[in-house]
Amino acid sequence: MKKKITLKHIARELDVSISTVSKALKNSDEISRDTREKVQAFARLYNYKPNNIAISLKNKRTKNIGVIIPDIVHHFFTTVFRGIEKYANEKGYNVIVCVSDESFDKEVINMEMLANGSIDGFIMALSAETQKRNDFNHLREVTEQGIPLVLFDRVTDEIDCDKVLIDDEQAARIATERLIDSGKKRIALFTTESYLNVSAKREQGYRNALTAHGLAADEDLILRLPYQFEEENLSEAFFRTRKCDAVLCVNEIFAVRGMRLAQRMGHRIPEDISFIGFTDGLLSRYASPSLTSVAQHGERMGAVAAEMLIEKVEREYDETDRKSYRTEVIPSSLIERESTALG
Amino acid sequence: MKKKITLKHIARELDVSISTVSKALKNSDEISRDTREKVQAFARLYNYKPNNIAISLKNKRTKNIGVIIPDIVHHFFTTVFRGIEKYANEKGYNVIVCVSDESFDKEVINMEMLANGSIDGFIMALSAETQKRNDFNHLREVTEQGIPLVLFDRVTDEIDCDKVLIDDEQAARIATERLIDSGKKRIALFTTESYLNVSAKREQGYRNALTAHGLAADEDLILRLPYQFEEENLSEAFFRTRKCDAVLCVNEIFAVRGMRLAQRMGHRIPEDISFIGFTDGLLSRYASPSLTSVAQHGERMGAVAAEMLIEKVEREYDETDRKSYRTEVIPSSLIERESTALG
DNA sequence: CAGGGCATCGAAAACGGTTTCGTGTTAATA
DNA sequence: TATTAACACGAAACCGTTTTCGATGCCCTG
Repeated sequence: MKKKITLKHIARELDVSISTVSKALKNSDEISRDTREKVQAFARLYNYKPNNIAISLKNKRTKNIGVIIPDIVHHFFTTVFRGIEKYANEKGYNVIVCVSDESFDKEVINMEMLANGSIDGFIMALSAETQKRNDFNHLREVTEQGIPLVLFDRVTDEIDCDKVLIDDEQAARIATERLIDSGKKRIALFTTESYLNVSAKREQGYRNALTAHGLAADEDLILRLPYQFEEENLSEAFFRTRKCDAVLCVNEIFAVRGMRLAQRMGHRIPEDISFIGFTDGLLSRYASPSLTSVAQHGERMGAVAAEMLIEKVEREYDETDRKSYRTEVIPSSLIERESTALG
Repeated sequence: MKKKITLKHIARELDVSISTVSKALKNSDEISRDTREKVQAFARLYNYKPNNIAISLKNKRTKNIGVIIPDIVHHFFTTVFRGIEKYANEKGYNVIVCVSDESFDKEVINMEMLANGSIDGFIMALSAETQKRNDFNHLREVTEQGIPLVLFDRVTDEIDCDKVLIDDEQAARIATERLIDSGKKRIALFTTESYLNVSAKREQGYRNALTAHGLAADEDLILRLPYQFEEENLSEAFFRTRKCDAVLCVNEIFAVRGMRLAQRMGHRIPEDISFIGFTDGLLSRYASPSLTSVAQHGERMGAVAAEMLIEKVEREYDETDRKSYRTEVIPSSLIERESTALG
């Protein structure tokens, strides 16, 4: 077992001081050509690599960024994560991921663990519980310590920091308008119980589109499903008791489930009922009929978040007074597929 | 901006030595009751938390584990990751994720970055390119340095280390037998180009099941698709030119695409053609018909991998001679759904 | 030949902890 | 009263770097 070699070993072996070795490896012109070459050759031979931890301690910079997300087995979050990881890696950063599991406590614990020197900054999406409780002291503590923070997707106005989000209102509005334009009049909405910020905004966009086109929102056409819903929650009763000719869903799963149910009841898609979902993932692509859905460009979102964070991390601290926080809005786009394919 | 407080600050403020503060905070009985309480009160007041980096440097233990996977927007890998993260977090470890993107070079670079002190051990699944090149020197270097390594799913025999995998051969065999038992005779296989270890094993299981039941494997019924395949690769020609009554697919996507195509051509599923896929994810659940598929229990796999790794990490190093590497096989199970639902 | 200047290197502090080993004080004991 | 043990604390080494600040030794110049 070849243990890692340190500056001290090299110094001892070559009978020079540690500082000489350090400088020689950095090609400092303070050190003679001979010594530099000797040291570098030795280092190469024994595959010397500086110890990251020691460097972190010295520089007070870890080159790690902490990512806290509510769930990892989740298409949108992993897509964002990919964007983060790619950009961060290019810039020489590593990414530490913690999963809050939609739990406030886990979110807090994870933040505290990482905030004690393990990372240079945070990128996160708030857990459902955190949003419900409206308690953001853990975020405040972190920012007050001067640790940069970027929130994405699930954000809050309570905290001053960089943010990057989807314009959910607009996306839902455009999707709804697309349905209206294709002649649909009774448009239903399948959404979640509404403590989730994003759901609320999507509902708003839906309502705005309706009123803008002189259609009244029919509360009976708005179905609020639990986050992890079971088949029973969405029963045939809905389609039987309420006549609708289109459905906007705040996620993919609601949409494919809805489509399946509607098809079983003999409705044709999109002729009788059109469907549009959110989060353009595998399901949208491979459902039959394939699902028109709002693509949120998560990878872009992640890259932007990482860029904002690293910019803050690397900005010299003397500019600490000029706290200008940005909020970037990533445009979403509607991917049209068979579930709305009308003439 | 309240900067983090250190032992030195406390010591100076309370006019004691740094060592006294350190001991007092650990409740050492070397320190008087009075001093301990005074120090602890002060520390609590100013919310003192020890610096992780400093502790890591001292202990030569980071409490971080490195995970390297080929892709993150991938149901199976994220499921495994969730298992790793959960177990690791329980044990007080954080997880640093790097994505190799199926690239050998990225895999090597990431390993080297992390191996210089950032982590206590690795959990990884090999990139496709690494498997194709059959070059594992980066793994060897790491293990020779005494850094524990656990491989999962995409493993190699070339490296001595802990491994955890699916019995792909058995899973494919059982799935194929399930098809045979239900009366199917001409069973096709949709697989990837076969440098991927897992695909090869699944193919083997498929062949074994056939021969065990006196059926000859018809090479014409084996379709090898590129890893990221486009619609054109799987054309109607397949179903037109080759008669089959069942298809085993090495992943979900091949299966839902196949099902869709077959349905369009008027075949009924499962009556005319049954389908079974691998990787029981969202697609299997929500496809129509829903897809019977081999569940690989990724979360279990991740938990086991993390357990094996942490056990090695925390084992005292004097037992370094007793190198007993284990290979755990996670049983997979067949989740039966509509795509094989015969009487 | 004294002095300055340069080239080359080393000692030491610093980052923030932990831990070993003293050391000084006090009180109990011989 | 001298010895000693317990108690309470501090100094210093150490983990592996980086970096500042000398400190040599040599050559060249006046």
